[in-house]
Amino acid sequence: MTDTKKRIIESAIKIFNEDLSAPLQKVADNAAVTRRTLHRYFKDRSQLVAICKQAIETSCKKAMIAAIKSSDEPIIQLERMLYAGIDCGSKYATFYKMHQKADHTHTHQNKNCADYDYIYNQFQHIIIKLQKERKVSSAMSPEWIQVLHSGIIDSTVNARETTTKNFEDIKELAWTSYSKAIAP
Amino acid sequence: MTDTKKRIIESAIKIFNEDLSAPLQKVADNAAVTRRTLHRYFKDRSQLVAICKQAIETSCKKAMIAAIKSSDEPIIQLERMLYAGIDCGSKYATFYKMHQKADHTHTHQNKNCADYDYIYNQFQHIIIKLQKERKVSSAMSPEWIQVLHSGIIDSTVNARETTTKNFEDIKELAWTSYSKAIAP
DNA sequence: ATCAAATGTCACACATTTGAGAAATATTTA
DNA sequence: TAAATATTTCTCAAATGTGTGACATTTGAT
Repeated sequence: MTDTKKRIIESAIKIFNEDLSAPLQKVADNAAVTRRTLHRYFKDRSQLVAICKQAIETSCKKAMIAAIKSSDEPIIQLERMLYAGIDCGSKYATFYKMHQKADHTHTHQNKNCADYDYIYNQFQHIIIKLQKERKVSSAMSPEWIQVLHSGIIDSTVNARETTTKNFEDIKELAWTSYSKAIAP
Repeated sequence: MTDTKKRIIESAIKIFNEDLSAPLQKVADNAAVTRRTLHRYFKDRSQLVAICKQAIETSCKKAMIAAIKSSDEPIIQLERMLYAGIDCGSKYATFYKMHQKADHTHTHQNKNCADYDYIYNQFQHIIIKLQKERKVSSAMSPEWIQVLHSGIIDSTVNARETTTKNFEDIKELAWTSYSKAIAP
């Protein structure tokens, strides 16, 4: 994939994240190309949107699965899943919403949905294991912990843009807060 | 203010929140009026957007200030500020972002910014008091706790739309998680 | 220096969105 | 019921956004 194409996709993800109906001119500007160039790479708007979604799916999925597979220790897996989400940045929020939204018809036939389901089955599994080990509060349902997980990721990503702090420190704070929040 | 006007503003807030460049037809549909009617109440798109922002400012501000004034006990104030944010729903996220975003020129001359500053000075004050009383961890800066605060509100609002649980229970879970996260 | 590929410029047709006038219809209020 | 007010319907012109062809310019490799 050419550099320009990648840049356009990254710009489109950024712009569409904030404003799905934004004119393509905005995407082109952000990628520092002409609208004409954008149209050389992408047949039309809907194709660009579809490719963005796919790019988000792929990169988030990859990061999350790597986090899960990086350890056998559930608490480490959970911590790394948090960091992986944070590293995905605003993509993670979109990824998560894409499958949660009411209008989205979530079906296991769809490869993307199947992968998403795999990741969140793993997540719930990890939480249940931790609850059995008394390392996570049993008063909180895995569903709620999942909501909290994505909420913490979201705020951490936002904090990156607003605060001046070292980003690694913020990630650590995020984990500290999160692990305390769900502790028994 | 007429009922129709209010309804249009509420619809616009909802639609623009997800998609700032959405056609006005969508807003009209959501408010169950014609586009023609919408245009009778609002000169043009930019005016509608401006009025939405003002409506968000006003309602969030009101709720947050009421929460602050509802008690002298810092921990109660904090809890009520969390609930107030949750009750504002998606408006709160917009309110918060409006003043945090990089492109926004935050100035104390602007009445909205001044009020926002007032609220967050109060918030920081509350946190500092709680830290002195050893009820909140001193390892976490008030800035981070603010980030976390808005993150928890965000996830709780999202949870309302996705989960089937009783909303009051979710609010309680939110407070439990939040207070544990920032505890010493 | 030359060539090919990538990108930009300009012009165009077409689609969608926007904002508003005029008259018909519905709703509220006296 | 009658008048006043609000809303809808239909219409249209202007503005904006979209996608593409033809050709000029830039860039980078050889």
